[in-house]
Amino acid sequence: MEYKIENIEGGIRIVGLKNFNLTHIFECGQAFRWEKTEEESYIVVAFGRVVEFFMEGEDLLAYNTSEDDFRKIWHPYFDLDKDYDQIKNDLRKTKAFGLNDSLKEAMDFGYGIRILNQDRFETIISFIISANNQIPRIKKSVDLLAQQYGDFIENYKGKDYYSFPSPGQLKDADPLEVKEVTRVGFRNERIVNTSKAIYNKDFDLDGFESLSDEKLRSELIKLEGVGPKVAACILLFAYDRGETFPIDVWVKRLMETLYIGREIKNKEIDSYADEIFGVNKGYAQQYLFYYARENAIGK
DNA sequence: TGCCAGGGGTTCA
DNA sequence: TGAACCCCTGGC
Repeated sequence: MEYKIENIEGGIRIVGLKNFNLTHIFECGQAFRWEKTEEESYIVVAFGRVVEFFMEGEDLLAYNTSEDDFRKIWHPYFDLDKDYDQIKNDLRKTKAFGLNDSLKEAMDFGYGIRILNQDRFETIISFIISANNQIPRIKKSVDLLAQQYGDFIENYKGKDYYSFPSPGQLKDADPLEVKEVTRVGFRNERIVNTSKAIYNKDFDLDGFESLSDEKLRSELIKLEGVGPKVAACILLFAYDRGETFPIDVWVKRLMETLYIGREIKNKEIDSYADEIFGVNKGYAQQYLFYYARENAIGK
């Protein structure tokens, strides 16, 4: 995507972004290390950086960062190389679009969603924490994990920020301490054991990048605490696998309510999603998930 | 005030 | 296939 960057006091202004909205991006459930500071304004911690973003009309304002960092780190993070007009156009040609207006409404509602390219290890651990959990608590645990085991980044606006720990920083952590400090409960052993497996390259974070979706998925599932749903989220949010369709309770309900009309097993939902959304089903999932949650559809 | 359900699933029988 | 699982907030 073509855009221009202008310097402003304390930061930069990015002009010319399309299909981009901070609220849609951060409140569609894909990331956990952000805090909303005011309307259309978020402090985000990722890749060892702390940045404050604002929307001002169509422009994105970014503080505590530079043009260099934006192009190097935030450009890929926000998936700015991808053409979301194209994705939306392709989705408009799918079978789902002919069935009813749900996908159209969802795409209009969350028009500025982008699927982030997040740090792989952080995504794996964060989604292990997400199992049978609630978003505010997941965010809290991830923050505490960084505070306890990560590196200090900086103090920004009176608050200390820490990077997400590396596999090496977590592999020898005492599970009991992890539990007591970060409030992750029964997920503590999963976090430590998976960190060990990744540190040992039983799961090779970058080395497995070239694997097919299915092969990568089966390697992910071997990790303790990673089942079908968590694996799908990791594929979609950290490995840029847009054909992946994570099915959680919300997606199950919305698929049953909006498309199928009866209760159905997850495996059937997956093949049905394939049929009606095609190769962009991961994007369809994000639009629908955000739409369904914000409007309590199927609840 | 206190009790209880339930949550972006996974694991273990 | 089904129960159990830390923790904690919201509803009664």
